[in-house]
Amino acid sequence: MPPFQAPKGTRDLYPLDAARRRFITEAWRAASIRHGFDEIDGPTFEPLGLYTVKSGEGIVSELFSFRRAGGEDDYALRPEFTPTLARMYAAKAGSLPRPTKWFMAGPFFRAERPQRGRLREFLQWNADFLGLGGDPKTPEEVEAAKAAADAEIIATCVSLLASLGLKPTDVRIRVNHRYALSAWLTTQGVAPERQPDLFKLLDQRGKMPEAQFAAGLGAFGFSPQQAEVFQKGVVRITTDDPQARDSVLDLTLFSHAVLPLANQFAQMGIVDWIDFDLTIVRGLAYYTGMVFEVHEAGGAERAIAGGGRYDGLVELFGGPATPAVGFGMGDVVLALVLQDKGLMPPDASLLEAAGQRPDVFVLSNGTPQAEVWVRPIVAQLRAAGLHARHTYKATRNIGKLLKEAGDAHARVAVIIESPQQATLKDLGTGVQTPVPLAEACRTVQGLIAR
RNA sequence: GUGGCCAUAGCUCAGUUGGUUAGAGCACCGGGUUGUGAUCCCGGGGGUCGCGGGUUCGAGUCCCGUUGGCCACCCCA
Repeated sequence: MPPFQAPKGTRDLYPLDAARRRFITEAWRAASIRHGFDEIDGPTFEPLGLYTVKSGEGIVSELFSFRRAGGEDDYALRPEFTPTLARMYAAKAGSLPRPTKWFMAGPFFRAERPQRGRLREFLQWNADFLGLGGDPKTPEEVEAAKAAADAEIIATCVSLLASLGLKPTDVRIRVNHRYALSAWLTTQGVAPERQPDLFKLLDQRGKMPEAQFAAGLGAFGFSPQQAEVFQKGVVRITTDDPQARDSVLDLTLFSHAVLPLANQFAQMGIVDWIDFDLTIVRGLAYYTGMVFEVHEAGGAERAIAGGGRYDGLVELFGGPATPAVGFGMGDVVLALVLQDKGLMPPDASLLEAAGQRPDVFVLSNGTPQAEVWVRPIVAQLRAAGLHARHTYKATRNIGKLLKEAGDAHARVAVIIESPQQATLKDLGTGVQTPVPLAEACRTVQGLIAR
């Protein structure tokens, strides 16, 4: 074993790995900005107490926490962004616009045992919509404004997925609504105090045999036949059929409660991506309304993203009561899904996406008079703002040097023939054109700009 | 945190019942031929076989431990 290696659950990123990651983070940023979110960030470590306030002391074993030698304060590497977000919002709430739309992308840390799709250090994209638009007054207006915000958050997520080449047949947004589910369950005879246990059962649906799941539901008064509705999970809701019914289980009340949301999805043109799913409950106690997860359509991999509405959280962190909705998406599962689907671009495009593709590769025909011009020409091109490279090899074999230029994915090669003359080669088309050396720099600029 | 599987070159792997200085392809580096990304030829660097201990005359090979990876559980903010 080498004396040092990357800590468990962390990654060394070599150039292509870094380009792959940048491909994802650039897509995150672009989707956020496209949808009108402003970028923020916070510290990568926080006082330990910031996390125990929301999640209890039990969370500590999942954190990387530490105390400075000789210090008295406990800190933790951030495992999530929401507490920082709530704190930042609370501190300036009075002067912030309503709604406030913020996003961030950065590293997070969790002291978990790593496995596929789950590491100890990862990148996460967060987008949050705090407050409501339209200054709603009546309860109906508030609900409508929340549905609009919920849908906007999901639309941002969909936009990102689509921008990476994913289609509704590849990934599904599975949406549920805590209040709607709860109210409906009450009408089905499940008392509110028993619902948390039912939620836990629903959450674990995929991890047990169907019979066991059905038996579990039996304890809450559902027949095996009715259990099938939960088994499938998916509820059909169409805007032109608000009275949609299921033959064995009357879901009218649930459907009615999520109709505003369904209408918003229709308006935003993302209904194709959405399934209403009774089994999406998410572990967190603080979700107060809509909750959603993004999954690979065939159930492969872990959840790609998850989020929901958390109307009480800003207040918990000392701010004014503020309705809020948001989500987080990690880079690890997303990258796996893109690879599974063959959507991770080939190296050349990756370099392009990362802004690292060389514009021009300079070489000479090997004669001493030409060779001395290589570095001055490279310097000129760089001074003109181009990404220019030359070889560090000893060989002056033109074939090998052109191979090197091609391997580097350069767009253009400049072959210096003499102190007066050069040949420009477009490495994409293979077309060569002679050009005076003095004009080479300007001509290359013209080619690149095109 | 619990349990299972795995570990030979940068990558993919071979390595006989335990038997000499541990191999191949690709990749990388250098040289050569053909003035053009190819092909071809020659050469090279790289491994204390993840690490540590044990059994043995002898361990890449068998045993134990450890580290890391993968998988399931827990959890998933």
